[in-house]
Amino acid sequence: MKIGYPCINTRLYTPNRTLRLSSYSERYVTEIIQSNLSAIKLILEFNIKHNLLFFRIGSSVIPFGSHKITRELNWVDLFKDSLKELSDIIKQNKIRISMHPDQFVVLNSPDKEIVETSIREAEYHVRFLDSLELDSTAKVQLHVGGRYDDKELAIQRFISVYSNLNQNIKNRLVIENDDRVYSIKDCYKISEEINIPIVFDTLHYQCLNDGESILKAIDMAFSTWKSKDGLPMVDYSNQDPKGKKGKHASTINTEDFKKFIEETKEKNFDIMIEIKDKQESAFKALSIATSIRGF
DNA sequence: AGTTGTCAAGCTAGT
DNA sequence: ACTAGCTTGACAACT
Repeated sequence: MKIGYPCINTRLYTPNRTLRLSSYSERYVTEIIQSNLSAIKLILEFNIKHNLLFFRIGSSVIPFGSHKITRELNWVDLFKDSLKELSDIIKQNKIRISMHPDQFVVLNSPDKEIVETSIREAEYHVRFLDSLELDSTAKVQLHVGGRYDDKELAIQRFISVYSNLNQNIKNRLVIENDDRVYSIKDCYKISEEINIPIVFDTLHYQCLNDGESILKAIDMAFSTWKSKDGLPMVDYSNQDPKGKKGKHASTINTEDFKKFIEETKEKNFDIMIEIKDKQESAFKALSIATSIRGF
């Protein structure tokens, strides 16, 4: 089991610098990419020191990575030294890496153009992980998408679009249950058709489920991971007690996490701690998991 | 130096 | 009709 946190270390310099389209220049974007890659290196070194071996790289590591404005920018070649350096650190320390495209990626949209930009964005994420020469355990995680008044039809569109993707993209894509439309059971139904692994999200399960127990839901999700996909991934987060439904808490609820780890003691998986204070909550999670599971 | 409106992109539920 | 929330603020123009 590996434990990690997404995208940002609040103690270190941001790896998510970006720029506006209006201020785009090759020189500026090049400077920002170099800054982001260097920041990721520092975060990974920090994480290794603290035994946090799961990390999600933010989508803006290459700003406008799927936009036509970067089409002429051969960043894979331009930054091959920095990418190789990251690649070596990741492999030598057996770090698990994931990415999570943002809300604009909707493969099941009825709008063809939205589907096309979504596919391009998925391709960019896959290309980044490919540029690090990571195997198929490094994943790009997506939500199924919108409901559009007809969930069955929307699910069929997802299956159809996914089926036509190139194999190198399929090798990395995984779906995650969301908090409003697509439950674990819905994701499972999709996975039965196309064999896509399912990330289990604890908070989304709390917000939306089909009455099955958490262990039953976890079993369904975990059963979709093949050995080439690596250990199942879990997104762990807590509801913000003062916020609206679905809002992430500012720090981890250690009692709840302890309960979760005890419940799942027999299972092996990697956990992404999706909490606002990032590495701070991940430290607490690691300490609790270590004391219960003894690794 | 600090503040604030804005930023490529979508969708849902709540007000 | 409008907005908060989503994996995450950060940029850039202004005072």
